[in-house]
Amino acid sequence: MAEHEAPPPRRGLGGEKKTTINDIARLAGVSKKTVSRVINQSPFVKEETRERINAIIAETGFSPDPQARGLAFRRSFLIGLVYDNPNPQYVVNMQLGLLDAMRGSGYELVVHPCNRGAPTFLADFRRFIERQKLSGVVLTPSVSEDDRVKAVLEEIGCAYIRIASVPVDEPSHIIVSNDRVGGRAAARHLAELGHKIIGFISGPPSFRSSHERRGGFEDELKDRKISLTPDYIMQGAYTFETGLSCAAELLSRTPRPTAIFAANDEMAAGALHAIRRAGLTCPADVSVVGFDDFQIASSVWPPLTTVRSPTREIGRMAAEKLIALSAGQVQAREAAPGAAPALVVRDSTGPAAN
Amino acid sequence: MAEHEAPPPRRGLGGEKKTTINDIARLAGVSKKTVSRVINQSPFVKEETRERINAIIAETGFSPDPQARGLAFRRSFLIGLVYDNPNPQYVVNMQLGLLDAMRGSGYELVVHPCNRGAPTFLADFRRFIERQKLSGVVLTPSVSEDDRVKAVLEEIGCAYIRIASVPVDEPSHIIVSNDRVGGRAAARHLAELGHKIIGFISGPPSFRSSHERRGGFEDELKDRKISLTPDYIMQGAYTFETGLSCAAELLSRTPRPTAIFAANDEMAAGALHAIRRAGLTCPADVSVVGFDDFQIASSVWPPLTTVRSPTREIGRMAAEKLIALSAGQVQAREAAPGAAPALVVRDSTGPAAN
DNA sequence: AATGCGCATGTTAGCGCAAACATTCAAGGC
DNA sequence: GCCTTGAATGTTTGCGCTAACATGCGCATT
Repeated sequence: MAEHEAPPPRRGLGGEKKTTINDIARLAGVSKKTVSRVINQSPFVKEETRERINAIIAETGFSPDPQARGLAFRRSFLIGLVYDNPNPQYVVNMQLGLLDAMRGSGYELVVHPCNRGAPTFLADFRRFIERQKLSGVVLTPSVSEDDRVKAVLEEIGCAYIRIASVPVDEPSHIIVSNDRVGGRAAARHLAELGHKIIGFISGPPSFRSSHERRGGFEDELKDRKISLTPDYIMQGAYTFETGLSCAAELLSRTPRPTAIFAANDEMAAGALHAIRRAGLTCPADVSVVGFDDFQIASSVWPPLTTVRSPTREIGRMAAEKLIALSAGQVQAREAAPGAAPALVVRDSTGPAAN
Repeated sequence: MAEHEAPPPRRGLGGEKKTTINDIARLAGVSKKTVSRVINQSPFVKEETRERINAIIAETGFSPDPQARGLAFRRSFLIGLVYDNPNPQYVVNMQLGLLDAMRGSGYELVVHPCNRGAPTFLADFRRFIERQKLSGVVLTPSVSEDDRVKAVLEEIGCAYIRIASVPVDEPSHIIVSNDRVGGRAAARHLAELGHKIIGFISGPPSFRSSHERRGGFEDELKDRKISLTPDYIMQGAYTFETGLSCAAELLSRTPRPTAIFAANDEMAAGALHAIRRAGLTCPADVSVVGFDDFQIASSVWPPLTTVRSPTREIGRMAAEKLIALSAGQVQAREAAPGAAPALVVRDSTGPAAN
């Protein structure tokens, strides 16, 4: 007599038994191992056999059970996105990019926001990776910059890609977001409009991107012999409020800057408010450049000139690499250089008010 | 001699063999089935034995392999979020809410954006559910309003929760977002400020929420004997641009409305631009109320008075229900009424300019 | 002809868990 | 005493797939 355990044994999905490798094997008149070989692209299958089996697979719409496969392979076919970036648009774009590359690959995306400040963070992270036997993990800033996390992944032997601003690692484990190039683009734009006195609002120092955006900006200005003194550099925290207060501060400098570059759009939006509060007009009195080109950039007044970072594209590249990696392919290929930020000119910049 | 298949058989994670149920059983001096019983909360285990096993589990940090478990249970321990809502903040908040409830439950979240317009949409969706043997699915607007999707889930027998604006279904499968209540709140606020001539910008008719927000707004106005003629109702599409153009249109009406209620923040932001372009001031000349309280609401000038929809909270409730459902618990409980929208008063509303 | 070798396939034994079916052992009824 | 009952536990089988090993077969080598 059957035990009655709680929770009651639920038969998962539908009633009809689904098609398995055995069914395919029977239809093709081969053993299931040969079908398995076809599925896993083993070269040791006669061309003719392979075609016959593939035809039957296509016909029946069969697709192997990821769980059973995972159990046998000792790894899941899941890719994890681990992030602590609070910006929703960044997160969603990254997810979309990853999914772009994962579509049709048989992998699925599990999301895992985290809080690096939590005392149990590392332990939780490790548990997550080990339990789920993830095929791979994508890390975005700023978790991607945490070496403890990297160490855990290396130790466990889990494939990973870090999205980062700086190529500190072996090229195969990093995708660089080229923030520096973006910083340069912003500076070039302002310089070409004739601005000489420019204020800068940086992001928090805990973000590498913040340094890179600033570095690129400073490099370009230096190349053009435009000075950027410490007085004209404020440190924000990638938030609207800090953009507001830092910009207010900058506007009180003498001489007043004719342009402000904020290291992200949120802060740029804050700067727009500060300008309006100071009784000034953008871009007539002060030009503003942001960074990211998130939704907010085109929803403020005036619409922001900004630097678009190709987040989705970067996500796509990351997932492609990760899939290649976890399929055991060579890791040597250099990161494709396709993901360069681009300046988007809108209405918040104009000629220097001089 | 071992075959050398491509891709080369990668030993998934790390080298050390992980602890299994067998290890726990050995340590506890029982059979693995008893351990399994403890894990699955079978009542047929002596209290003392249970405690001993639980202690060992806690000590070793053991946690059962989800894949093996899934294979035996014929379902994965994955919950899917299927959405086609383009708003990043909505999506991320929903994800956070779901994860709030899933934390520590042993479930993971896989995300699945979709495009209902695509010809293969339904087939892809079905494949996704069947392949992954999802424990449950959460649907958000507007996929949640698609009856074909519901039909597929019913047929497969997959647990699901629909987030929707209207309780059209059995209560256990729906969580209502109470948009109607939010619409009323907006109307009440404007009425109390003395506004009599009010314009409304609705969302696209393809969204249920759009009708509900409008319905609540109209109901409240009617209760207060304030007229809302068709001239003062514009149809937007939840985008900044449509908010801009619809508001411009409304401002050209005679008499000019002293307040505008937009069915989401994006459009409200557009309305702010239209007001400025018309040479008017918000809120002195025209008050504006938005809906959602997304980031944009506090990043425009003036910061928007808006209705906050408790997206994260709704997500949490949805995941809780889904987990209960897939654990085979009773489905009868009514949706908890905790998720009501709340008015957030900022600077975009003031007394009627009369 | 006997041997070896390489390709193409089949057989068996798991992966880590839970279901179905024993089995044991104590308490209680007559 | 014998039997029933039911709680507590063990044994076996199988989820759907793959790894390791085995086999069969044709062809070149000695």
